[in-house]
Amino acid sequence: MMSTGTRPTSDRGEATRQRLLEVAIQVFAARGFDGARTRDIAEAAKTNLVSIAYYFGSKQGLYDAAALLVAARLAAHEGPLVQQARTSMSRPKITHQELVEILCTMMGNFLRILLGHSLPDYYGKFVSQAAAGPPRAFRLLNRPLAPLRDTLAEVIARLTGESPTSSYTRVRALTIIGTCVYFRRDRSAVLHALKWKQLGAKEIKMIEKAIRAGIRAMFSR
Amino acid sequence: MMSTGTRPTSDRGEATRQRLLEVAIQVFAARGFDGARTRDIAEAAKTNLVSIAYYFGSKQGLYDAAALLVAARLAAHEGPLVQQARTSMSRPKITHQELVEILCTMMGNFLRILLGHSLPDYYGKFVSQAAAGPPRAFRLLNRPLAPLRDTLAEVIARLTGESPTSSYTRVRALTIIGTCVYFRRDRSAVLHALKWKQLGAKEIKMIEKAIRAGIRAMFSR
DNA sequence: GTCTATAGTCGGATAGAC
DNA sequence: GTCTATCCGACTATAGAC
Repeated sequence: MMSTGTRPTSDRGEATRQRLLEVAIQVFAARGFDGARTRDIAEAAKTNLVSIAYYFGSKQGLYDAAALLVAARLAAHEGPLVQQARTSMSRPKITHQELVEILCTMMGNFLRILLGHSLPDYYGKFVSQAAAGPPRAFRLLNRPLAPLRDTLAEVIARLTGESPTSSYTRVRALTIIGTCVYFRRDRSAVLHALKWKQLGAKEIKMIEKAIRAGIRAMFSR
Repeated sequence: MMSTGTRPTSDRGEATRQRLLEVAIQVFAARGFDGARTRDIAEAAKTNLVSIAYYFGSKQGLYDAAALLVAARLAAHEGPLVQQARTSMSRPKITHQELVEILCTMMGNFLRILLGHSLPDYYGKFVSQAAAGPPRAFRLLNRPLAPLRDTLAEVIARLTGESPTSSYTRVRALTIIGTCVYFRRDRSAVLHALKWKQLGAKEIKMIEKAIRAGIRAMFSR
């Protein structure tokens, strides 16, 4: 009562908006843009069909808002990890071996974000769906990866003595990122190939071990 | 004329069927199952809407047939590459370093199949779309990868002395495959990150160089 | 701000002529 | 075997009551 502010949006309306967004992420993740039905989204969000048009203008508007939210949350998870690595590597008098360990730690953390339960399972699906579709949303969702890529390239550059902006340095960075991303994207193929039932803590540990071994082999001297 | 055989299908019918399949692969690749319109497929195949139902029963039937065809063609491309590696590694008195080179060659060839122009561009898209959707078609499309995975695991096992069926050996194999697959799947992200306009021969060479360097570092002693 | 009812569109499947 | 015409269900978006 007494909502005398300039903001017309009530708390209840905002709550509905949030519920729609959360459900939309899940439904778009599961079925893609075309496969998703606004009726299902509205129903699962315990609201009615029209509120989607009301709050987001259209189905496309809802999708864009959902993609923005996913990108923001991914960035929020990767930020600290990248920050930690940058802090570590800016220490004076750092040894070659310590740099290698910084790299291992950063990618280990990244892998655990990708495969663990710190983010709901459907975030990965959402990104995969976006990657399969038109480049539009994909660009948006890939932005959070840029700081990780850049930091990775900088560490590699310091390890190899090459420029952090050289193509080869950046390709090597992508090589490492690609391995991590693959285990998330093709999770079901991985499970099938290894006859695993799930990617639990034990399985993630083993994947991390393999990736760390690869990084150490490449850069230790 | 004089088609007295038991097969009722005329050559012209067979040609229509083939055109539908080829177009279907492209349209499903570009828009996914739900996004693809049977009207568009029929039109692009220069036939009419009903022929889809006539030849494949339904839209789903057409999709399944297309997925089978894609899987078969992928297998046809990977077969020789795997066969070559198996022949090489079965030579008596093979050195450690030679095994490493067999591994490098096999994955280099695999990468060129993935990124080069031996297969049309939309095959990769088709697989990505299948990977994003329900597991059904994806299983089918991943079958061609099994011989590559197994062979890779065998070579690694001989290099490390571990069992070719141990989980860790297979995870290491997936690590290498994952890197190659990533550059195909996230091609647009890769191009963007490297400010490349395309994946031409020069760019593929550089990616191959990075992957070979990784393999050599991991297994050379 | 929220809802019901409905308009308008589209796409897959089918009947039946040739 | 191939095609035209059409049906029917499903979906998004909008109009307008409360």
